[in-house]
Amino acid sequence: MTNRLTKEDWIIAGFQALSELGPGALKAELLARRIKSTKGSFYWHFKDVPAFHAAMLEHWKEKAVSDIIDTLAEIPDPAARFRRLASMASEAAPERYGGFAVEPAIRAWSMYEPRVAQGVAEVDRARIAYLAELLGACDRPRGLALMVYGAYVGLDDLASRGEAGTVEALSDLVERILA
Amino acid sequence: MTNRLTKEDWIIAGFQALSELGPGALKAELLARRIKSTKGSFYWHFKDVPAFHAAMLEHWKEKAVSDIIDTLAEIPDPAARFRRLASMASEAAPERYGGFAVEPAIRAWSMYEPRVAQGVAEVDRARIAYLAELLGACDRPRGLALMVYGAYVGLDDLASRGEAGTVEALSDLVERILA
DNA sequence: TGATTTGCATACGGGATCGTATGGTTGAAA
DNA sequence: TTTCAACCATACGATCCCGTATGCAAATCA
Repeated sequence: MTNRLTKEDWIIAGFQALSELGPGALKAELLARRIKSTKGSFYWHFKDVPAFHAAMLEHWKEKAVSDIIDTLAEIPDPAARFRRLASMASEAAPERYGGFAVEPAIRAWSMYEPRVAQGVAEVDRARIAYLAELLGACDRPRGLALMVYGAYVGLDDLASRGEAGTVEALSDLVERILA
Repeated sequence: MTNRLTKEDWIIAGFQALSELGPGALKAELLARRIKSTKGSFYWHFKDVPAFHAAMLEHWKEKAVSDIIDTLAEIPDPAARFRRLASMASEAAPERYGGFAVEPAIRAWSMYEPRVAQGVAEVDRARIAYLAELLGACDRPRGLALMVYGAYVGLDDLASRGEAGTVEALSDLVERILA
């Protein structure tokens, strides 16, 4: 058989399961069945379930902020950066992490495990700080960062529930601020 | 002993547990220990765990929309209604349902059970429709409803994580729209 | 090719929760 | 005060998941 799995395979499967079924699906045996493997593999790659969760969280934390900032770094005009940021929010997470529903799922997950909640809080703060910078560069009040980020979080949640028009609503907000 | 419980006592305990510990706490034995009762009582009042969940959901659905609309019905001026709505969002849920963290907790819960997700979607649609009406009455574009509601949802999530300034951010948005 | 490491399958014991069964309490109506 | 229904406690078997142990297979390299 050629189906050898890596640590990352498990993590990606974790995010997919998380997006599709919610945090309750982040269990060793359940995941093993999903990817047609067994606990043996799981417990070879990870010490235990909490360690697996920690690995997932770490994986997300590394991408959640830097991916955004890196992409925008190449755009010189602040207003253009701001607009691009709004559009990124909808494309957001790469397919392999479970599509655009990942973030709401992670937020839901954080209601369970304090460590996840802490990770989310860290990411939130970093993003809000970056947004404040960006607003400042656009000669807009930095204090709007929380409002914009709040709108992103909420609209992303609504989008993951199939609500239509969320993308437009966010860029509408951005345009109103830039106007 | 005088500790007889009603169906509603269980439901309220459910919401408190949900806010404090997340959806994982909505189990018969766990809840029973929490309120110093036993499964016997639980299974007398409810057929099974899903039935209990359904009862909680029904309970919330009844309050989630009508409570807001009823309160605002007494305010004649649309702009004043709009402002009041924004301030209600922070006071939001009555204490007995677990404080202002209930709604994020319910949204998190909905990642587990499709029936909850459907209930949340219904409430969302009703609220957005009401918001659109209200915006229309204020001579503002009804299409802003989604943006405002998205901001509410996201800022409420952030507030439940201890983020400061979320209340101001929401009323700031409202003022900008009314200006 | 043989030996060693890397990765996976399976079986087991322990713990938690489920839903049922059954019997005990309590309080109000008769 | 008796009776009956509402309400609760406890015990049980079933199920699911955990984490460990142990042996097998696949890859790597001497």
